[in-house]
Amino acid sequence: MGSMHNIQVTADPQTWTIAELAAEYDVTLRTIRFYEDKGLLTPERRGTVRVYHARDKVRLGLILRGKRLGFSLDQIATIVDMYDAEPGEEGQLVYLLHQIGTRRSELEQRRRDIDETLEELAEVERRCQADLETLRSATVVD
Amino acid sequence: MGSMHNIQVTADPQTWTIAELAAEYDVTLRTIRFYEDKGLLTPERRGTVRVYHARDKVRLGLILRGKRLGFSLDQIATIVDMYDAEPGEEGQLVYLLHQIGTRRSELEQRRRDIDETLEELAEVERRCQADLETLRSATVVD
DNA sequence: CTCGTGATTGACGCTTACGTAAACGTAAAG
DNA sequence: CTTTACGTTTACGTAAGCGTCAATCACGAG
Repeated sequence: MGSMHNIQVTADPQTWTIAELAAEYDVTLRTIRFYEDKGLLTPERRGTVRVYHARDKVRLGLILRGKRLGFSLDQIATIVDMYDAEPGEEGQLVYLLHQIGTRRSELEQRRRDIDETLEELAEVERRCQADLETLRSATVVD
Repeated sequence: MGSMHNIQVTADPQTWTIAELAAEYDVTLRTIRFYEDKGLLTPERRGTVRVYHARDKVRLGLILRGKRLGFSLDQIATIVDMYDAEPGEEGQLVYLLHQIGTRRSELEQRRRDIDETLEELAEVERRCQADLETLRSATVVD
């Protein structure tokens, strides 16, 4: 009762409730459950309740980063699944390497796009500030 | 009849038909018209037919780049509109500068996300290739 | 026992970004 | 004139990614 805004905290420091994760990453419970529905998260169940481990927490972080990058959940699924792929057989590994190549090209294209856009924004900004200058000196002259 | 896959070409080299733009940027007519519906494109009309000028073509390029970056069409609209904003009054300019700042932070966040992801992909790739090595040397030993 | 708090599972709704016909106009070619 | 190629509008369909109830369960405190 002493502290305010209390979020129910789990006893075990290695696990999290759905609400804790939601608060930490600033998403809704609905969103987290939705990702589970899509197979992106697989929390433990204690009875009916979801219990999230470090692995799930990391994956949620990766998912959200993927979203910031504008990937679809399907794409994110393939990316995130690569992180904890079992060594497996040769075919698997080759496929995985191919996937990595594909994703890398996409990401590199995006970075080029970002750099171009940043440059053009800088250009617009320069013009904008120049306009402000002339506008203010004109006002002074008045 | 001599050449195949002919796309109807406009007489005026400074303008484009909707099909030409669609072919060049590899999008559908529907998409281009949709962007117009959303106010992102404003082609000339000759009678009922759309005629696209250099300005429209550039904007379409910007729109598609925005899409690759994962921006929504609404966000893209504000970005693209900045490029040909009239000098205008001081308030406008200040607002524009503020918008530019916002977009830049978003883009810089995205670039950080991309760099992190690329690094982690490289890590996965290394593990992956190491696994391939051991798997192949094991096969040789057999 | 009851209440409050947080959890659960449906299930329907909504927005974005188009896809996909359907029905029609038009201009040049055969 | 008819076909063909290109264009138009209108409108319904859809997939993704959640929002938003509603009904229910579990559990510790009072």
